[in-house]
Amino acid sequence: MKPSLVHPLGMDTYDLITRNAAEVVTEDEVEEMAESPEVKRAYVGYEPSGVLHIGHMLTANKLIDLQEAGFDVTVLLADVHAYLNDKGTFEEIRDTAERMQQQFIAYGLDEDKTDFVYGSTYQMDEEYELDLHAMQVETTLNRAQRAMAEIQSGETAKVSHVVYPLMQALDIEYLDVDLAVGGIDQRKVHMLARENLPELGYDSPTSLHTPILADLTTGEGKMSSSEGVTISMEDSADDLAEKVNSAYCPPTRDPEPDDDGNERENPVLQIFEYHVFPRFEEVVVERPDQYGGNLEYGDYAALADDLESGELHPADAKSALADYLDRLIEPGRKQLQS
RNA sequence: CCGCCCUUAGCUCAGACUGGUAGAGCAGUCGACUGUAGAUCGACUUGUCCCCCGUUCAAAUCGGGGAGGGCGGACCA
Repeated sequence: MKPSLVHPLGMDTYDLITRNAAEVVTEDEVEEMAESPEVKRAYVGYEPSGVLHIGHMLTANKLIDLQEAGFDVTVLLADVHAYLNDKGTFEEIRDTAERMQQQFIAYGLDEDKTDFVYGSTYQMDEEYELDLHAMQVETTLNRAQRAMAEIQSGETAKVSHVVYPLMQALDIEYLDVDLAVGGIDQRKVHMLARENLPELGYDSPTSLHTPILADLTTGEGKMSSSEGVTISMEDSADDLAEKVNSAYCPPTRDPEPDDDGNERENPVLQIFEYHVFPRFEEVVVERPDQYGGNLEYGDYAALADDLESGELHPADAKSALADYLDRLIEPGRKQLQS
């Protein structure tokens, strides 16, 4: 059965590890890790970008959960991957990687408990290169291209684009990772790792996938930093209020598809679920007496139910969301400014 | 190495044959309506027409050269 260790939030280790995860591969493997988390290592790889946005923060929240559960945590600053994805010169990428590391610390990752590793410190080693070639022998072009989440549809793949996911798979072995963490968009990479690493004589890794936040203004697809509106560490309170207010927010958890049949989510609820409630014991929605006065929620489900029933108006939910996002970001924002 | 196609608004593209310094859809911005957003109306904004040279009173448009991208062929010792 599950371990009896109880964490501050009253969850056992397995529940803490898997909370808010979209998927875990496999549950059995994670249950086994939950037995002895203090000797396990988890990692997320990030392509360096100048500003930490709410999507990065979502996986960072999971790293914080894992640290609390007892895991060691590695953050890969994937400078070589960024280079392969045509994000600039090594020098430029190194600069943004440094900034990103600072932003992660400002956001709340414990500097002492987190190993920040630059990909270039080991990905050029002969042993790594030879394993990479072995991986290339094992993998079809088609498979590698499908695993490359970053490649935009319609764009023609470069050789670097198909090498990219193979290196992601190999990183899991070279960073001595037990649990590979990423957004659900990284699923194909992790499945490729599970299938191909054993061919090289390595263990098949366990993976955990977080949900991907929907686009803030449409509720469709995923929120992107390159296009559309995203929330970042560098937003002011006014920015947050403005962005949240313009968000798509029908009074339901399951919005209807749009006229073209595209699925839609409620991004305001998603942010409450994945960012606010994991970090706050209680959420107070301030509301003018005219509309019934303040509301208090101890968990996400209660808030979502009220939005669904009409008890909580989306406009009030939004102003509360902007307020709590500001509380989450403010300490880091100050630290970055100083 | 050879051949064909493409390059015009943030995006997808029309306009080119029949030269007169540019258009549509989507996106975006702003209003109206909703106590949010969306939807729906209404209005508005946007351009080195890939670059250079030439012809012309006048070139996105015609001619020449170049660059970038895509596809195919050939070579297969």
